[in-house]
Amino acid sequence: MTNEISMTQAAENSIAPPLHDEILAGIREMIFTGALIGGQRVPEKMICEQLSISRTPLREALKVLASEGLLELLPNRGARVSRLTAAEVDEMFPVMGALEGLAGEIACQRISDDGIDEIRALHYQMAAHHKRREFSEYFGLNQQIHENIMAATGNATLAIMYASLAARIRMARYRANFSQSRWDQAMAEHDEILSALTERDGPRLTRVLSAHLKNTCETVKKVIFNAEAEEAP
Amino acid sequence: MTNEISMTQAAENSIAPPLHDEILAGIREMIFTGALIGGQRVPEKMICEQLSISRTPLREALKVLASEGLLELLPNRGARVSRLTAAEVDEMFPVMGALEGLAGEIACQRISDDGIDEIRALHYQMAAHHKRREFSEYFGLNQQIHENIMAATGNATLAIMYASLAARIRMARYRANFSQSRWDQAMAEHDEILSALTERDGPRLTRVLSAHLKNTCETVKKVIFNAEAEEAP
DNA sequence: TCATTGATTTATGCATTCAAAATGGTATGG
DNA sequence: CCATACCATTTTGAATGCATAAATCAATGA
Repeated sequence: MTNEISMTQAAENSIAPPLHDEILAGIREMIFTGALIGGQRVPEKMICEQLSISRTPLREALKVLASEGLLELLPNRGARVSRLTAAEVDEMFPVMGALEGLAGEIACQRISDDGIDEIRALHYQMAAHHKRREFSEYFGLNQQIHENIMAATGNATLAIMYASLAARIRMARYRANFSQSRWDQAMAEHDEILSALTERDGPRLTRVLSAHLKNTCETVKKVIFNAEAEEAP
Repeated sequence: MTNEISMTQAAENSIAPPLHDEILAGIREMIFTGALIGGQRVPEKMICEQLSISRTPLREALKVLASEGLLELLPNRGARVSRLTAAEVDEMFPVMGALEGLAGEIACQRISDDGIDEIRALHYQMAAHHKRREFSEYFGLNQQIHENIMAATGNATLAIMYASLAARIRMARYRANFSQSRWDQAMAEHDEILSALTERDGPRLTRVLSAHLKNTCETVKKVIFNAEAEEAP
C-alpha cells in the first residue's frame, strides 16, 4: 500500500513530485524489466547515480520494497533482489486464489458496463499481441486486465493485497520464457474470463480465474526450475 | 513482511541488533498502546529522543509503516497516524474473511496435536482473563490465538497478509471500550473456534471464524462511531 | 598451485547538516 | 474584533559526512 495523501489540488501544472514514490516505481521497474536480477545485491551507489538522488531516499525505498518482499535486507550487507522460489509460489497460490475468488464475485456484482467494455478492449488488444507473438505487450495488457478486475471490486484493500502478491510472481518473468503452448492456453483462459465477466457470472468467473491462476503458478514454477537448471549446469 | 535475513548464527550472546526492526516494533507499539493516537502527526524529534536514534533510521521506518497502512505520509508535512474508518473496515472484512477461511481449512489439516494443545492453553488463559475482566491481557491472548492459527497453516505469506490487516483493525482498540455483552459473545465464539479446531473440522472452523470476524468488525465500527461522536460533540 | 593472512578499498548504517517548506505568532489594516 | 500580511521558528526532505563492517586483493607460506 502506498499511503500518501495527494495534495489538495496538486498545483495545476507545477507537478507535485512525490519523489519518494518515483524512486519506488523506478526500482520496481528495474526489478521487473530485469535491470536488477534476482539474487543480486542492489548497488546503492549505481542506482543513486542512475536516478540522480542521494542514498538517503534510496535507502528509504529499499526498506519499503523489502517489506513488500521484493528485496531482502542483509545485515551490514545492504539489500539484494529476492529470488522467487517454488515453495513461495506454492504458498502464494492459495492466498491469491482466495483473493481472486473474492474479487471475481464482487467484480461481477459491481462492475459497470463501461468497466466491462474497457476490459474487453484490453482483452482484444492483448489477443492481437498474442497473435503477433509480442510477449512484452501481451504481458502488460494481461497485467492491466487483472488490475482492472481488482479495481472493479471497488475494494482498494483487496486490490493492494493482490497486487503485492502479483508483483512477487512477476519477478520470475525474466528468468525464462513461457512455452508457446502455455501461452496459447493462457489466452484461451482469458477468453473464458472475459466471457464470465460479460455474463456477470460470479461463480464462473471465480472458477476460471482460479484455473488460470493455477496454470500460471505451475508455469512460474517450471520457469523457476528451468532457470535454476540453466544457471547451475 | 519483514524481509530480513537473520545472520548465520546470530553471534551467541553479542545480540545481533536488527536496529531497523527495533524501531519498527517500537513505533508499532506506540501506535497500539495509544502513545501515538490516530489522526495525530508523528513528532519525529520526540520519537528520536525517546528511542535514542537519529532521524535517518526513524524515517526509514515511517515509510515502511506507511506502506503497511498504519501511517499516512503528508507531502512536506511528515507522517500522521492513520485513523481507521468504517469504510475501511467494510473493505477489510471480506478480505480478512477470505484469508481466515483459507487458514481455517489449512490449519485443521496441518496443525499438530501439540499445536492444538498450545492454542487450548492460550484459550483457557484468555477465558480466565475474561472472567476477571482483564481486558488488556484478554486482548493480547486473543491476538496470540489468531496468530497461532495462522502460523499453524505453515503458510508464511498467508500469515503475514493477515497480520497486516489485523494490525490495522487493532488500531481502533484504544478509541473506545467494547461492551460487556460483546465481550461475552466474543468469548463464546472463541469456545466454538477451539471446539472446531479440536475436532479438526475445517469447514466448521471456517464458519465460526467468519462469524467471529463479522462480529468483531461490527464492533470495531461501533467503536469508531462512538469515538467520533465523543470527539465532535 | 592453492589456501591463508593481512592490508587496502569499498560499501553500509547511521548521524549530522542544510535548503526549503510549513507552522506560529505578531503586527497591520479593515 | 476579525482577517490578512509578514517575519521568526520549527519541521521536513534530502545531501553529506563519518565510523564500522564487509569485500577485494596482494603477499606469504605450505
